[in-house]
Amino acid sequence: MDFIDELTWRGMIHTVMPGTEEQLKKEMTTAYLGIDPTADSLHIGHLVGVMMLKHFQRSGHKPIALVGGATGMIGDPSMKSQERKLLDEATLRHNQEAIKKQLAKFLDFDSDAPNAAELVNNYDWMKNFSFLDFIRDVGKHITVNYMMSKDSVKKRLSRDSNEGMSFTEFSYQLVQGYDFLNLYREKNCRLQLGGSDQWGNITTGTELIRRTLGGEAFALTCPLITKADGGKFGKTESGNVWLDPAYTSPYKFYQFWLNVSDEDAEKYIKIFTELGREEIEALVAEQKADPGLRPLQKRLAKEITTMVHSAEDYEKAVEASQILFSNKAGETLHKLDEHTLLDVFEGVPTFEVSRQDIESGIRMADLLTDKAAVFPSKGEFRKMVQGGGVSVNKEKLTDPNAEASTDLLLNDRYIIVQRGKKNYYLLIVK
RNA sequence: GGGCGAAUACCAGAGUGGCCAAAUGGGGCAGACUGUAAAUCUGCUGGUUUAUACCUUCGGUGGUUCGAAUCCAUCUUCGCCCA
Repeated sequence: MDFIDELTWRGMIHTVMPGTEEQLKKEMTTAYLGIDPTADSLHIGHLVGVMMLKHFQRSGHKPIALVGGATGMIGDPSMKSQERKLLDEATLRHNQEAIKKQLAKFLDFDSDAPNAAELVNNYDWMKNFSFLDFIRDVGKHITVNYMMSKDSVKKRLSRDSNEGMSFTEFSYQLVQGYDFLNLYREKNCRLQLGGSDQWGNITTGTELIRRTLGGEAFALTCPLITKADGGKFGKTESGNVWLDPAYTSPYKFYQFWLNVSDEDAEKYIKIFTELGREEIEALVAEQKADPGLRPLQKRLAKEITTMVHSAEDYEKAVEASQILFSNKAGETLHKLDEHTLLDVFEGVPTFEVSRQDIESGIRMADLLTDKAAVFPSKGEFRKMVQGGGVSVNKEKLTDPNAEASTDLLLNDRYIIVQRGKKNYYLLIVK
């Protein structure tokens, strides 16, 4: 399998530095991709890069995942992000381990193959690098003029930006560039992968390698993932979609992919699954024939959920979806036994409320704001009810002054509340 | 260190003494239509037991005034320019 060809038809290539293809054809090549260890889980925004590494390894080359313990503290100016919080070393190591575990689902770290994946952390070589040594040994080779010509920098220095840029951020590209230089030297790493926003930072690295060692290194970037409607990819109303089931339940994870728009589905299935070209083309044809069936979304959701979680989690998510979105959901709900019910609502936010409140006929408005924070305020609750957006046990709540009663209890101790079509909450009566 | 300017809701951004819970746009949420899609249309987007009402909000504090997002003082933060 040819790495570049593979990525090309999948639409995963933005820019390739000349000579990259020749290098890859010549020999087994090592490439790296940087990941910010800001949390102890990856989110799906990281997945594109991870898939690049995966394809890279599958085509016989050696991938390195670089955890940016050092760079993560600085903050990339191209991200327009807030000041980074400094991670202490314990947190950093914890995050690194967690990330490695997740990466292991995509990459082979442990085999004896010559192209087994590796995980490195730039904190390890940066932490004892003194400032003086750094500006002398690294900074000397790159001119400020060169650094200023980068888009990420220019944007921040332009008149209409009222942000300004700190020296710390400015030096980011040098630190990242040094990573590349270091990996080039220590591990013969010749290629850096990344999102297209990383192009400037990556080329600082190749430039640094050329100027200090006279070596040749390459760059390949993928397009940033977008949504057809221009929204940010990977965000839902409840924030990032994480790979860690403790942060994003497999059900939610599955639902995220299932809800991808038609336009995006074809793009995503190429990027986020390993399905071959014919298979994807067949699915696209199917989708065209009957868009309502959403074969692309279903398959996409299946592949990723299985890969990130497990086949079992996928089955459960499908089952739960069927129960929650079928027309007869109202009746079904009352018939479910406790075990199935809890299974279906696994990962849904739950609240405990007292039986006494229910028995005394507490007003739903109070129950769902004060006792269980489903709604932030009673006004919000009222508006939502008036707009027809609240359901209890799958039945629309029409009266904002409705009161709770024990009739609502499923299995004598559960109440299902819905805010909108897709947000479920489980109340457990104690 | 000197000069100038800015700070308004999730973001951008209007408002420069009462008609301001604060225009507009974006985003978000919800409803209708559909396919748990997109597009479109509608409503909501500080809080309070239904509200032509009340309370809390326009960087912080203090003041002027019957009345302040708006005027004054001071502090803080940020940006630009000069050194």
